[in-house]
Amino acid sequence: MARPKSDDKREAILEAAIRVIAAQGLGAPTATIAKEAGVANGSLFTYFATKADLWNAAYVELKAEMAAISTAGLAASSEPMTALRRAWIGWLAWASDHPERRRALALLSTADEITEQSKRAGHIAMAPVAALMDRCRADGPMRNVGIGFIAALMTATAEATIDFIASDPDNATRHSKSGFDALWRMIA
Amino acid sequence: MARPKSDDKREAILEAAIRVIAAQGLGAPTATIAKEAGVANGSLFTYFATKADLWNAAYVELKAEMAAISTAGLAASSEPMTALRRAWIGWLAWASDHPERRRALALLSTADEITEQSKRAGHIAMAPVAALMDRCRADGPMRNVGIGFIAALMTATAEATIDFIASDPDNATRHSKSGFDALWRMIA
Amino acid sequence: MARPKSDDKREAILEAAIRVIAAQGLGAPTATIAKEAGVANGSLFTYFATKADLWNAAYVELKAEMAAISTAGLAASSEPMTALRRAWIGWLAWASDHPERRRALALLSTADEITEQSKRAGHIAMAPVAALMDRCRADGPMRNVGIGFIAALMTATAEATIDFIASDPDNATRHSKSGFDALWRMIA
Amino acid sequence: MARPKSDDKREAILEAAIRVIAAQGLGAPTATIAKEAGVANGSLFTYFATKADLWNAAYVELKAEMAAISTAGLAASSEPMTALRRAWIGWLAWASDHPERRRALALLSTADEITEQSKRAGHIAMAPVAALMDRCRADGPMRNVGIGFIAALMTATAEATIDFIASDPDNATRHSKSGFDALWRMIA
DNA sequence: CATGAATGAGCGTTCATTCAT
DNA sequence: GATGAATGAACGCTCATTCAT
Repeated sequence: MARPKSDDKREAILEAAIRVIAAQGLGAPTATIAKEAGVANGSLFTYFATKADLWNAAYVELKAEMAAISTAGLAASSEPMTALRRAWIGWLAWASDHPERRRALALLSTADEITEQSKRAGHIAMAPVAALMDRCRADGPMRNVGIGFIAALMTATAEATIDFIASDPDNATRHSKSGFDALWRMIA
Repeated sequence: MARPKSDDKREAILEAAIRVIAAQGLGAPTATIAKEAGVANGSLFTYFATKADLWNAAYVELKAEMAAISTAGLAASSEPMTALRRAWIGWLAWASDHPERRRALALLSTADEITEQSKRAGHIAMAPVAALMDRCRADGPMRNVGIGFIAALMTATAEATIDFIASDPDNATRHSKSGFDALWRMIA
Repeated sequence: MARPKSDDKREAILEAAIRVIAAQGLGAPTATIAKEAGVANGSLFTYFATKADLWNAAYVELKAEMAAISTAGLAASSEPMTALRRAWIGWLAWASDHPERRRALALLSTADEITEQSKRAGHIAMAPVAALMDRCRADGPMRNVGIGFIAALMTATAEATIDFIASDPDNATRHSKSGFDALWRMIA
Repeated sequence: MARPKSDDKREAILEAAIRVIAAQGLGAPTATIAKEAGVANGSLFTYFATKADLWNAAYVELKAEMAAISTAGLAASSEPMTALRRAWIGWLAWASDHPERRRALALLSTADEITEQSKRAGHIAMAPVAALMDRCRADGPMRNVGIGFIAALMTATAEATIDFIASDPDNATRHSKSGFDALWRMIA
C-alpha cells in the first residue's frame, strides 16, 4: 500500500482542530484547521469524512484524555476519599494545564453534531470515576439518588472549581481543596 | 423619542430569536428569526444592528427573566435557608416551565459574541440571590472563599438538578429537594 | 413591496444561462452565469433556488420558444401538407437563426436534472405540431404506429436536417426541402 | 514493447467507464470508474492520461462495436435492400441488447471532450453502412443530397426506432419493421 | 508499474448585512 | 420605518491529477 494513511497526520489534524476550536469556536472553517495542521484543504477529508466526524473524534479524544488523567492510579488506592481526591486533582490538573483543550471540550459538548455514540464513549471512559463516586456516596445522604445525578454534580462542581482557579490561579491549591471539600460534603 | 421604533416588534424578534436558538442552535439564520417574528428580513437589523447584538439582548433578557423569578419575594422572608429554598424553587420552576428558554440561555452562555458587559448585567440581575448566598455561607465551611465561587457552585448545582429533573420529570419534587439539600450541605 | 423581483433580471439570468450552456456545456458554473447576467453570485438563487431549477426553466423556455415559432400561423391553413411544411420551415428557421439556443436545448435535453414535468410542458407546447402530424399520417403507411413514434421521427429528421444545414448553410433552402420531402415520404 | 501495460486492465477501465457513464452520466468521478474496474484510483491515469482521453476511447470503442455488429455479414449479400435491412436489424439488436452501452454512447456523443478525430474514427467504422446507403439511394429521390445527410437521417431514424422499442419492447419486431420501412421510403 | 494518499482549485449554496423602493 | 431583493464573501466538500511509496 503506497503512502499509508499517516497516524501523524491524523493526529495533527485532530490537534489543530482542538486548537482552532478553542480559538475560534465551533464555526471554525475546516480550511483553517487544515492549514493549522499543515495539510491541504482536501486532505482533512481523507482522515475525517465530514466536519461532524472531526468534531466527534476531537470530542472523544479529549474526553478520553481527560478521563485517562483523572483515573490514572485509581486502582491502587482502596480508600474511597483518597481515591476520589486523586481523581479530582488529576481532573483539575488536566484542565489547568490545558485550558485550550478544556475550552474545546466545553464547546464540543454543546455541539449538536456530537452523536450519542460519542457521548457513550465519553461515559465509558469516565466509568472508573463514576464507580468511585458510587462507593463514596454509598453511606451518605445521597445514597438513594441516581448515580447520573451524582456524576452531574461532580462534573458541575469540578467545572465551577476549574473556572474559579482559572480566574485566580495563584490560589489554585486552596480553591481545589475548597471545591473538593464542598463535593465531599455534598455526596458523602 | 428615546425609542421611536416599535417595542412590540423588538420584543417579537427577541422572542423569536429565543425560540429559534432553542430549536436550531446558534447557527440559526437571522432570516429564520425574522420570519418567525413575523417581520421582514431587513427589519431585524433596524432593532439589532448585528446578529451579535441580538444574541446579547436575548442573553440579557433571559438572564433577567430567570433572575426575576428566582428573586421574587426574597425580601419578605428573613430566614436565609427559607429564602434560599424559595429562590431555588423559583429557579427550577422557571427552567422546568420554559425548557426552550433555558436551552437558549445555555447555548448563548457559550457564545463568543456575549460581551463582558452582558455578563455583568446578568450578574447584577442575580445579585439578590448572590447576597442571600453570602448570608447563608457566612457561618459555614465556605465562609472564606470568594462569593463568585459560591455562586458558580450554586449555578452548577442548579443546572445539574434541572438536567436531572428534565430526564425524570415524574420525580421533580424529590430531585429538587435532593439538589437543594446537597447545595445546603456544601455552603452552609 | 420594496424592490419587487425583477422580470428583467430573471430573464437576464435565463438568457445568460442559455448562452453559457451553449458555450461551456452543462458543467458551466453558476457564478459564470451570474456574471454573464450582470448580477451577483447569490442573486441567481433569488430567482432559481437551485441550478437544476435554472436548467429546467431554461429548457422549458427554449422548448416553448421553439414551439411558438413552429406553430405560429398553423391554425390558418387547413391543408395538412402546407401546414406541416410551414411548421417545418419555422422550426428550421429558429434553429438556424439561433444556433446557440439550439445547442443549449440539445444539451439540456440530455440532462438528468430535467424533470418529467418540464418534459411534459415541452410536449404540450409542441402539441399543435403533433396534432398536425397525426392528420398527415392518417391515410399513410404509418397510420397504425403510435403518434409518439411519428413525433420522434419528425424530431429526428428535423435535427438531422438542421445539422446538415449548419454544415452547409449556403444550400439551406435545398436541404430544408430535401428534409421535408423525406419526412413526407416517411409519414404520408 | 508497444504496450507494456496490461491490455486487460485497460479494457476493464473502459468497460467500467461505460457502465458508470450509463448509470451516473458524464459527471461520474474517475474514482468511481476506477473502483468499478477494480483498479486503483491513480492507475486509471496510467492507461488514460486524462478523463477526456478515457471519454474518447470509450466513444470510439462503442462506435466501433456498434458498427461491427451492424456491418457483420454485409459483404455477403449483394441485394442492397436486404443488406441494409440486415444492417438495420444488427444495429437495433445491439441497442436493445446493450441499453447501457447505447446510453453511454448517446451521452458521450454530446460531450465537448470528444475530438474531431474520434468522430472521424466513428465515421470510418460505419463506412460500410454508409457505402450501402449510398447504393440504396442511388436511384431514389435522394440521389443528389450528400451522403452525410443520408447517414444522419438513418442514424436519426434508428435512434427514434430504438427509443420507441425501448418504451414498448413487446412489439419490438413490429416497430423495427415500421422504422425500416420508413427509412426505406425516405431514401430509396 | 500499482497503489492510494496528497493536493488545491473549484463548485453550489448560504447568509449577515445593505439599500432601493 | 418597513420591506425584501441584492450583494459577495465564505463554507463544506469534491475530484482530476500528481507523486511518494
